[in-house]
Amino acid sequence: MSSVNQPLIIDTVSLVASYPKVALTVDCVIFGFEDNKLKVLLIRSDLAIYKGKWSLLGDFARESETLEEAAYRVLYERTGMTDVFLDQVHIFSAPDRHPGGRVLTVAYCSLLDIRHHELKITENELHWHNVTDLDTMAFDHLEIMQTSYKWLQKRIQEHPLGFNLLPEKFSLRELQNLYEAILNVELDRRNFRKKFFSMDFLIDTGEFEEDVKHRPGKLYQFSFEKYELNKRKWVGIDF
Amino acid sequence: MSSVNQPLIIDTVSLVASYPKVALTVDCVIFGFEDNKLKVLLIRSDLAIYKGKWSLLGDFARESETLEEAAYRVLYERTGMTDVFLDQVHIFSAPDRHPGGRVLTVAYCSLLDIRHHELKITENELHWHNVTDLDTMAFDHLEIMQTSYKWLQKRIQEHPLGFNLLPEKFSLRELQNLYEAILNVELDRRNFRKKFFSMDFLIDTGEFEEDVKHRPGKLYQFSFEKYELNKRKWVGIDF
DNA sequence: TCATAAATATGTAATATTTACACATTAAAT
DNA sequence: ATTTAATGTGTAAATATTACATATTTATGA
Repeated sequence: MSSVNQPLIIDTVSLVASYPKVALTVDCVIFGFEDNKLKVLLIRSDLAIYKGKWSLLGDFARESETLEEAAYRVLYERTGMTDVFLDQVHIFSAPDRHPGGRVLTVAYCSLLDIRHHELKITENELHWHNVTDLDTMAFDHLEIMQTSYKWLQKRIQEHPLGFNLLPEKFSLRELQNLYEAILNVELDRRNFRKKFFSMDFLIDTGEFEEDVKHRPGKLYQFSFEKYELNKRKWVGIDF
Repeated sequence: MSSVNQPLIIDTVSLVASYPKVALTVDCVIFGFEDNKLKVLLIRSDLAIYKGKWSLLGDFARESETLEEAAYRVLYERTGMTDVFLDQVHIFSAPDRHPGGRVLTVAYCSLLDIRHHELKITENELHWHNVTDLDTMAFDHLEIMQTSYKWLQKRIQEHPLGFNLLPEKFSLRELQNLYEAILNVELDRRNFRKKFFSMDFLIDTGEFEEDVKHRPGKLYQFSFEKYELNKRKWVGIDF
């Protein structure tokens, strides 16, 4: 085993200057839930080549911010929201994905409560679309959206994300509707309740639904503290 | 609801030219398995500032390749391997993560069979390290490695990745050692077997281990075809 | 006011899965 | 041939999941 070592690099600034550089954006896949449907927040593309097509909310990443900060910034600029759920999903790097040249984009997934957070701005027809109705979008945004949707489907089975889509206080029926809509399945009401109660992170608020056509259901809150105490830790090999 | 639309952008090339650009690298977290330990392939950093520290295998992304292609390229250049497992894990974007200026990096996780693939090159002391022995590395590579390790721990419980770390034909004891080492747990031999047989994607080769100190175990192969037929499809909410 | 409708709320038996545990079998080493 | 140290398999108990039925509550409208 021989090893020919080269001299160590001292001038790291020159080294980095020698790297090719690329344009980088973040795109936010902002999900909401309304009328028992999973929604995604979109605007009309402002590129002539994609005239009329829908686009995710994005922007290029600035010099001094992390990508997460950039994603939060986009979210804030478009919705006025801070303190919302945000998670990195994937980076998309096909060389031809942007008509203006090479632009990579990092997809961030965000979940928010449509009811609680009204859109401050309505530029470019910013509004909510049914996730399942979309079949064409600007750039590779359909692929990004679908990748994010699959990510969400998997993720809500394993982590308590879904609550970000609901008001602070919600009924179990609302929670079940959420799961059924996102996973595209029908679930047994009784077993669904049993499952969530057994996970033991729901707090009974003592309050009830209002303005509902029939018997109001109890309202619950998600307790992150109880979740942290009780969350499953064990190994479960299964695929 | 008012909407003031701006004129559509026609010159996309100028648009992209106006974006700030960043240096972007890929870093490969290449895992192997030997002596019942999870290993990661590292080299000595070639930066003076990180003299003596261990570094992941990385390179900047070239103009015309996708990041995945860049990661495969790094892998090939360092190990001579093609046709190996590779998955994107995360992008790291802290502004100060590189001493030479802003450099983002995308982590790719790769799994390969150490025995079957000898390292072609041994520059910069390229070799395998115990994952659990590392407590300091160049750049933010320790964080990247640990994020990738956690990713792997979760992933091998849900997907048949682990086989990439083993020879084509392996005994169930080897497979169990792999899971125990990666997940850092002890598993019951009988239940482990039952579980893997019930998933029904292992093919009995009829062959047996050789050069083993005691009674040789049967050798099995992983069948991707059988896996695709039998893999779980159902919904399982649990967190 | 009372009957009806439509939802909430809860319990239980059957089934499937996971866990804990013990003994027989095989081949290498001496 | 005997010992040793593995492999290989079975089974009962506990747990979790599934399928399914009935009682309760409130809004509504006759």
